[in-house]
Amino acid sequence: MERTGRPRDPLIDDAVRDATVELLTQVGYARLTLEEVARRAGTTKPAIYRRWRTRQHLVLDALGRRLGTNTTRVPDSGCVICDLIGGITVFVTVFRRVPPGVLGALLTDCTGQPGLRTAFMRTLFEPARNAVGEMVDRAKARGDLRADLDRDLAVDLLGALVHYRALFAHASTDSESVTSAVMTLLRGMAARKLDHAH
Amino acid sequence: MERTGRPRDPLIDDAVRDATVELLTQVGYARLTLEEVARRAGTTKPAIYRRWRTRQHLVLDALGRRLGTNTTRVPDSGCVICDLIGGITVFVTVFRRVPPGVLGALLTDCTGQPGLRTAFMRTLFEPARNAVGEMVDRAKARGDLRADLDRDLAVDLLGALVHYRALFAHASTDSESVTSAVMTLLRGMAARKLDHAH
Amino acid sequence: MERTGRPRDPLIDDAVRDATVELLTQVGYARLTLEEVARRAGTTKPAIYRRWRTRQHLVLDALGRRLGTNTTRVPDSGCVICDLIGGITVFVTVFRRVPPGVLGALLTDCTGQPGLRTAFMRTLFEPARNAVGEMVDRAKARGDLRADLDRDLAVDLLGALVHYRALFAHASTDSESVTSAVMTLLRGMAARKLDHAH
Amino acid sequence: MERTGRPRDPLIDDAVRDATVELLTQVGYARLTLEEVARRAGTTKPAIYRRWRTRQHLVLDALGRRLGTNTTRVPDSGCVICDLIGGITVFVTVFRRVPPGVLGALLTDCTGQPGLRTAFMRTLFEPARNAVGEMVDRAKARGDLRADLDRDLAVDLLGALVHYRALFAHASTDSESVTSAVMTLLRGMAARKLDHAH
DNA sequence: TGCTAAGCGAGACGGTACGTCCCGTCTTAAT
DNA sequence: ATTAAGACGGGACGTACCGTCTCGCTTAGCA
Repeated sequence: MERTGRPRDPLIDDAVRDATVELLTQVGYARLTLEEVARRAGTTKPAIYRRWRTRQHLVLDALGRRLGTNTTRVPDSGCVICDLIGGITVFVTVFRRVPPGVLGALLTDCTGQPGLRTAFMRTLFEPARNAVGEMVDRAKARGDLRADLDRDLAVDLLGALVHYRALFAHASTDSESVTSAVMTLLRGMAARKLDHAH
Repeated sequence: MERTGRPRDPLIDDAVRDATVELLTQVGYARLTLEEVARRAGTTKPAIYRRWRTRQHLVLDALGRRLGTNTTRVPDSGCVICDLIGGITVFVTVFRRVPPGVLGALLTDCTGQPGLRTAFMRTLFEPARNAVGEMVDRAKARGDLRADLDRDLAVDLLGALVHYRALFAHASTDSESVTSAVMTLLRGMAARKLDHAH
Repeated sequence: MERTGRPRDPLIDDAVRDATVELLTQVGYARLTLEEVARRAGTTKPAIYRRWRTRQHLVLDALGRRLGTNTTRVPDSGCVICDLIGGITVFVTVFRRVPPGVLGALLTDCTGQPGLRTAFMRTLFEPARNAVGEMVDRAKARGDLRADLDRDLAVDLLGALVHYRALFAHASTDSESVTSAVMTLLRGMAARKLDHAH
Repeated sequence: MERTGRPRDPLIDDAVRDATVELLTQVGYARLTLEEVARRAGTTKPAIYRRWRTRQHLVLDALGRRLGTNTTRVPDSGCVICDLIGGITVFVTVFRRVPPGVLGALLTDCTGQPGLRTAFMRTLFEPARNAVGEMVDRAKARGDLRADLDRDLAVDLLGALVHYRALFAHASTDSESVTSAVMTLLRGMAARKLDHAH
């Protein structure tokens, strides 16, 4: 389909995305105003609204570009412990690349807008999970992880821990802490075989 | 310290807190305006600002009252599986009692305000963790959980899962899912004994 | 100069001016609030501030419109006494058309704002004076008034009296009082020729 | 009648009056806040309200003290021109002693409060008029002014001119201007005898 | 001399209105 | 036809100040 009329200036797209990320890191999501984004990008608000329907769409797009579209993968080390640590690292990397606190606020702002929520999940949630899921599959195939282990649950246990600690910052996500968590997840928390007959 | 000047009208305190919770459930955190809170509470903005320094302080206080100050406890069932499920339930309850999305947004808004962040942790984060932590201690004392299990890590693994699923809503936090997670945490994910010599 | 951007809604201009005059007559200048003006005009404060820099500018403009931009004139009756009474009437009319007390308060509020003061003079002060000044010129040309009479002084003597009595309301500005003043001004107060050698 | 209870601190009365006059000269009547008066006087608002019912009462009292309660008099020079100039000077002095613009604003604020208005007149309006009135009486007795000259009108013509020029500042009230006005008032404005048969 | 109560000082309150930031949209001129 | 840009109408903000209420203290007059 052909487009008519004046073509959109592609430089504005980038300038706005850059200004958005810059502002996010400087003042955070809550104090991000399109007025200031437009100012820093050297353009105006209508030009932004023409490209992104809402502030949420803009931030999501800007962050998505920053995270990169190149498929994330967990390197296959052959060692399940190393693989799991690698999996956690994938999650940690997401938080390293996104200004602190933005994820939670953005997610909240997506409440009630299904399309936006889907986009959020596809951009900031699923890529890392898919990479870790594949890693789990490989480890199961190798016989390193239980055959009856639920793939999604495994991914959740790893991802949740990172998310939780990154969000509340009550505990570290560094290598040592992460290794400790991995060992516990592998060995289990139980002291002996247990039944649950209730 | 002396108390002087006209005393604050305690009815306003309650009316504002109630109006805040009501608005949070109706329009969410992002669209909560102090103007509307004041209107519904039958008072004015200055009266609110006199009591709570910021919107965040107000919301935190209102939610804290709603969660109750009565100490949360995990009932001691004697069965470690039941106890762990009970522990998870404590976390789930927090989310059930707080309007959806508020926790994340509020936490984000606390960024950069140490005092506020501390208050947030004390009100909405630590009570549930302490209750679960005590449960873990009991199970360890009974010999149901590994003696070398790190208490905070155990609490994290339970709490993180709930938080993660409640936030992203990609998986359930119902009884069945929770039991499955508990069993995996107890038994561990590994198919056999593993070494990590890297 | 180019005109760009969304044009101002002229209906708002009129609605605000009308609401201003209405409020002035009902509650006076001191209790005039832009909040109430906006409410009655069915608009908001920013829309008002966009049009008038301050409350003073608004009131001045609203009154100016009400007084009319049509040039005031003193009818040429051929009789100097009638002309002078007509001149005084012009001054009286200004006070009749402006809510009581507004002139003084507005003038006071213009203190220290040269631009505003100038606008005040141009709108509420000079038109009547010019009209009376022309009348004085005509009477002098006819030989009814002294050839050496200072035009501005003559205007002052008439205008001051009206202003003084309107403001303090200690004496009337009705036809009889005014005639009496005119006769005194024409004849002079002295009982006989006087010298001043001090 | 005897008073019981703790006596009022007389130092506060003076401190508040002084602070009021100070503020009036610095920021004018419109920006005079009791909050700031109290601050500068080293006291509090209730202490002020206990002494003066309203801001107007306070300002009026403070100005009244400043003008002095000593009866104003126009010196009897024997020369009617000098006397009239002296009369005008009495009016001018009032404005010299009162911060500019305060008179008009205060008068406006007295609208609708009969008691306050009366106090205003007694304090700031009548003393000067009485002094000039006496001067007119003397000049009439001497045969310097017309026997049929209305005393109040004569006072008005002098007072109005000063008030008018002081308020609008469009003309001077210095000695030369004043002499010119006095000569015109004495001689009259008419070029010849005039009849008014309309 | 000690007691009582009226009135005082001071501080904080409940509330009105302020002037401003920012939102999301509309209009014009240019491409 | 569609863009870039400027200004608009309007919602909500956080604050200055108003006039008042409450408290604890001071002081005069009575016991």
